[in-house]
Amino acid sequence: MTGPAPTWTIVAGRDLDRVVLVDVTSDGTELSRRTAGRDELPGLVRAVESRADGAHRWVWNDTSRWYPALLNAGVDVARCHDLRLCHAILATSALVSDAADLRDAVVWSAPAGDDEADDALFLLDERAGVPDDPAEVRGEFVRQQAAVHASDDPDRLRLLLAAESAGALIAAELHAAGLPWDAEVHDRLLTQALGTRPSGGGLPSLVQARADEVRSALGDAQASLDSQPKLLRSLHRAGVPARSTSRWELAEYDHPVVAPLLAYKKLMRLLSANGWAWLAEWAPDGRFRPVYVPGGVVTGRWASSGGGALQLPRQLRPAVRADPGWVLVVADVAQLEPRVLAAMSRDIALADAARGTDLYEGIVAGGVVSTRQEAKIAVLGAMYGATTGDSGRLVPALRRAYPRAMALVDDAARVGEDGGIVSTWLGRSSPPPSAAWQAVQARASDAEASSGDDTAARRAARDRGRFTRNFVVQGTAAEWALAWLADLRSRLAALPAVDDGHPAATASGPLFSRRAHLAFFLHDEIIVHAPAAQAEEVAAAVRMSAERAAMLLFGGFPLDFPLDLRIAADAAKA
DNA sequence: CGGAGCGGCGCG
DNA sequence: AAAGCGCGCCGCTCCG
Repeated sequence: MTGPAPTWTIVAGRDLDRVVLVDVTSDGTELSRRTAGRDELPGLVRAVESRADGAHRWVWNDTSRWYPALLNAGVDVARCHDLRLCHAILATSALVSDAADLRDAVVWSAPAGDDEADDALFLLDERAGVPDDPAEVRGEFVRQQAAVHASDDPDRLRLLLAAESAGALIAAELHAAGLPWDAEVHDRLLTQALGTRPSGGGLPSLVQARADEVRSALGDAQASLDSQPKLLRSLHRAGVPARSTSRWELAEYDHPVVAPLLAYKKLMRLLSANGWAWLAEWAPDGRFRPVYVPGGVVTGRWASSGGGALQLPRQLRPAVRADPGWVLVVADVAQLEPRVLAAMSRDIALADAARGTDLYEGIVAGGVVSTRQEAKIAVLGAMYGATTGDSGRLVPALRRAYPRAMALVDDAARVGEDGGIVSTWLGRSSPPPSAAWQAVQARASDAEASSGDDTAARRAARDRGRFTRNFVVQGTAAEWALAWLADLRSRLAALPAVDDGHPAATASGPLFSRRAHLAFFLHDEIIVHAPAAQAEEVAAAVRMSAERAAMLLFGGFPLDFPLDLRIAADAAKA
């Protein structure tokens, strides 16, 4: 790595309403210190950022506790080190040979704080989060830097920690900026699908109509459709011997109740998950602002909390609409996980299959399986550990064609079955087996173990093997996506602001109404909201960042990560 | 009354 | 079409 030497400033001391800023060296040695009122912080940060040369990092206990207020004040930062998230990685990483100090610091394993809740009633509740005392914060920083330095691969870990911390910044910015949401389009989609919105307590007209058809087909005007046990009994009375009321099982029965019931369930799902109540609660001002939770999934994927950001139904994507004069740049990576697997395992044959734009067609072209659908099922089965059905049947063909890639996931599964730890490409490690899991294994190896004990142990082992098999791929894909996001973020920040902010400027706060900004992220997909005049520039940045992410993680390994990218007024899927 | 658990289904 | 990974949220039911 070249460029200016990194500099660091610890920000701490929140509870005292006095902020302490400590400039430190990369090993935590204090250089200088000052204190300021909380209201002064944005100005101080802005001053440092404006003269920073790109290598300055803010070190704080928890990005979600500090950054939202800065964003509200119109200040963003280029880089940070999020101690809470980095602690979670380092305390369990197999690359860290001696993590005893970190593991002892259990207070750093607290869940994230919530800046907005702080101002309410929760200051002293148990969700107080990780420490913010300046000495504690600096101590943790010192521990983390030492752990990285002494680790088996400091470069990989530094990359992972930088990506994770950038993700924390991005998550806060995504929330602040929001996803532009057109309530009129949403309302129209709902009305088309569900019928007229009821004024009182009843169901929308088309939902009610389906419910009437279901009850008529069941021959029971009082049938309860929303209680699974009651519905199941009604179905039995009507001659449908279903064991569950799930969609795929119901679809197998040839009975007049099936079609309207499936339709009813689909409509009710839309109504309850993303209906008018959702619209009023989650997108009241032309922006959908989910709470993203970086590192919320053990594999390193993000989770979300509130609004169901990660479950937006395709059906509603037309409601994601750019402001007038702006566009959306929507991009996702085609088959990210198998590509990541090819790169991790240095499987040239699989990389060759991935050469064009469609990895699955590449597998067909290589004569491994005969159709694209088979290729897809086989690949998913390989990564998820399928053993039965079409998927399990196709995996052996994959094992012959791509032995290196398959060996990587098969090894990960074996390690998991044996109770071991697996790690992603950059060094995020799987959690150890739970106490319950170990107890099940121990019981089976007891001299007086029953065959039931043995079966249970074997099943638990295989379950864990499927988890670790998938962990290495899903987790490395998450790392690739973080690197993509982080690089894109800095490219977007370098674009000029536009003169006239979009009309909904107030909706996206002071920072994002005049600048191209990330607006959505979902595992392998991003949406950028950009001034129309910058659309092509943004699209180029999105592509360059993907290339950069591949280079950062996998160096010169010859593998494409092609994007499906479109520039449009809305985010409807093709 | 509230919380945990479950079936079900949306997303990758 | 649902075997195989990871999530969050809904409504209902059960239980303390």
